Amino acid sequence: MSAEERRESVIRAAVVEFGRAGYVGTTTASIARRVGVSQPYLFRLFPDKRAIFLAAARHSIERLRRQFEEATEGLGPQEAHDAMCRAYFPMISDRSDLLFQMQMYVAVSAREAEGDEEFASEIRALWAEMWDGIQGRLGGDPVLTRDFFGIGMLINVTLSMGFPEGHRVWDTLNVFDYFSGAEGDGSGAAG
Amino acid sequence: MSAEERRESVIRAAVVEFGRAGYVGTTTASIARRVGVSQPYLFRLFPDKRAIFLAAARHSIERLRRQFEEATEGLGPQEAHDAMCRAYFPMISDRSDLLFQMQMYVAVSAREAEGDEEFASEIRALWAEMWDGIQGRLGGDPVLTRDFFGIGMLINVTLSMGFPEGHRVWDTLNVFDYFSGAEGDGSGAAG
DNA sequence: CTCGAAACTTATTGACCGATCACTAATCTT
DNA sequence: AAGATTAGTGATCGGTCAATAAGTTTCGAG
Repeated sequence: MSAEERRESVIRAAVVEFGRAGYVGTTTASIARRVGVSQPYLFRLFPDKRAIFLAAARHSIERLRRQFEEATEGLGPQEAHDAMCRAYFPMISDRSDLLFQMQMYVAVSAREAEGDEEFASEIRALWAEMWDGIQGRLGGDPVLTRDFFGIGMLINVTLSMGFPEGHRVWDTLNVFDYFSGAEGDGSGAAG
Repeated sequence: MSAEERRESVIRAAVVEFGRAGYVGTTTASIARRVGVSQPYLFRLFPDKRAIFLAAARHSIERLRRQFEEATEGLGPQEAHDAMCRAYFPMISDRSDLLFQMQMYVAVSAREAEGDEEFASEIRALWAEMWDGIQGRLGGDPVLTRDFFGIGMLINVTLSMGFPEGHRVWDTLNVFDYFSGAEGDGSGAAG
């Protein structure tokens, strides 16, 4: 297998492992084990653990961005909002991507507190880019944007805390029941 | 200082330190340093690091719960929603509590992946209790509940990622401009 | 003052982890 | 086939960190 192919499989494994245990809590050995290579070999493919995490972050954000763009092709703001909420549910079933996002958010503040400003600003830049893309698809509407990201983040948190399917906390998140039903009365509490 | 008083100051320090660097990334030495005691002495006050984190979680969740309850005393659902959104802003200025919440969310999945089911279920129970309390204050309205928690979680994430005040991501979160502006002109809001 | 308990420290250890080094095996090139 | 480049491994090391053990200081009651 070529180094480039290996690098990609390392990134995929890293999303899973970092998503599970976080930046500090994940050992390079566990990533290597998942890839099926020896632990020292990771350092031939990447300069250090930090670079693996950053590559995983780039991969994960880009993947989300693409999924939301595909889900909203040619739709107006409100339809795009609904389509993106719907697009969230397939992501829940393979939780690793969303769990990684959570770990990414907290890793930013942690690394920044340790002086790694470059780490923080790169992830912020990538994420802000995704934010802009989504806000564009929502016609620049700030309420729709906040509403979508709010639902998304609440799903991420609920998932990360491991509330089982069917728990009452998930009830309000079953967006199929509420989010487009509010369109009729136009009161806008849900967006 | 009595052991009980020390224990409380350890908890306060733990919220700050764990909020900064997460469960694994925080050293007991850093907590001890912030308290002003030696690192081994923490283990006279608590059985292990895990117990310190759990105590901090109990403290943090309880604190949030109380703040939201005080902010909504005697208010109807919609007013309570607005009041709680407003109550979020003082919490932003001393970020440690909200950062700790984020770290708590991801710690649950991490510890659970390592077999610590008790850790996970205790934090879930505490948080679900807070959820119930808030949903009660919102008259049981699932849309208001989801909307409030969505805004809250989005604020937590934005804060954790360190987006500076005034960044365009914060614009949609300036709830004073939007959340009750659905009534009409919305020009009278003060940022 | 004194004595015991409670508060607190210094020294240390065993386990773990990121990273390096030196090496081997396979594949490509001419 | 010889040489060179590429993929990959085993051994190990320096540093870090949670936790333990054993000791010292502070303080309040009699």
